[in-house]
Amino acid sequence: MKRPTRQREREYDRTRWGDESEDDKTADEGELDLENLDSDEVRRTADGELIHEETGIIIEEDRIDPGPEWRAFNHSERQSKSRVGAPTTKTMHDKGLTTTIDWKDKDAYGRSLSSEKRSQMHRLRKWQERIRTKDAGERNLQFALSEIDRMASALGVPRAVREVASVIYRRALDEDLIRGRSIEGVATSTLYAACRKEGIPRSLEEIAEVSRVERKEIGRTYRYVSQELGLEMRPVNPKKYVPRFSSELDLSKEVQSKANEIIETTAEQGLLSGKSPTGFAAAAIYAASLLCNEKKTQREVADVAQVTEVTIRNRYQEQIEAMDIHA
DNA sequence: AAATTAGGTTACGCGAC
DNA sequence: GTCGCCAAACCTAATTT
Repeated sequence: MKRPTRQREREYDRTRWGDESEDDKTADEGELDLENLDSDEVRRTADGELIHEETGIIIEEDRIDPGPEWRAFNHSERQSKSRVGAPTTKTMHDKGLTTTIDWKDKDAYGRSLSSEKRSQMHRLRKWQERIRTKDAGERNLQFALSEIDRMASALGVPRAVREVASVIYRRALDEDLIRGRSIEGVATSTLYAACRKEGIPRSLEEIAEVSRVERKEIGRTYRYVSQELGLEMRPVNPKKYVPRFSSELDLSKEVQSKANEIIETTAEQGLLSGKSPTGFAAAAIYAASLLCNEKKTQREVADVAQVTEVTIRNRYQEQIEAMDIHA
């Protein structure tokens, strides 16, 4: 009688926030597990290819190239090894390879152009634009990538995240996952995924704030995309939120490490499973701020973490209970 | 400010249709 | 395929301590 119900609970936990208990250590320290995820058979080469050791099959080769191919250690080496042209980037729909024509009516020396030359330039620009955005797919990409870029800078996440988001979006496009979904929705979801994958997670709430798509749809699309592309995502470790929230609250290092400590020990006791990572982190920070005599109110913490005071209270009660009153 | 309480919203999987 | 339903987490809002 009770059994099936229990099972459904667990299942629910796992899909919503993920189940912490089964992955334990790897999620904690591994953080950025791109490198860590080399298990026995699957290995990441220096080029960033994901290959299966025994068969030699390349599982994924479309990784980002964020810089020049060669490392140069002194000036002469730099001269000989640097490639012609800028490194390609995937945040531009044509990988940044086409010529761009400046909009200014000036020549290379800054002199303004004759009227005849000006109209010629006008025609050139027009064709340039037509060629650059040849077909609809390309235009989708261009729009999506510019959206990703816009949101990423609004969130203040590093460049690498945008690159990862771009790669994911391209894969989604290749696999025909966009059909029937809004470009913006998918673009936002890929950004969300990229943030998590790069270990600098933003909550769905935060992402939704800079997106034109509502939270609900972002979550739904994200789940779909990550499922289809097999982006295996671990649940976010609440510790990831501690530094950011803490600095927004002007809290000291002691509070932060105390909060981390609380998270660690309480998570071990299974208190995390099924709970919101942001709420969990917020509660730990609140508790730590009390213990270190740098008290913040629940309201303040709740605001930066974008959860309610009630949630903080609930988590906080459970946590101090589990810690056995540590003061 | 914090705690308590009550009631509403959400999303997931599942079985029925 | 989708309809209805469930349970748990979380939210809003009002009230009390």
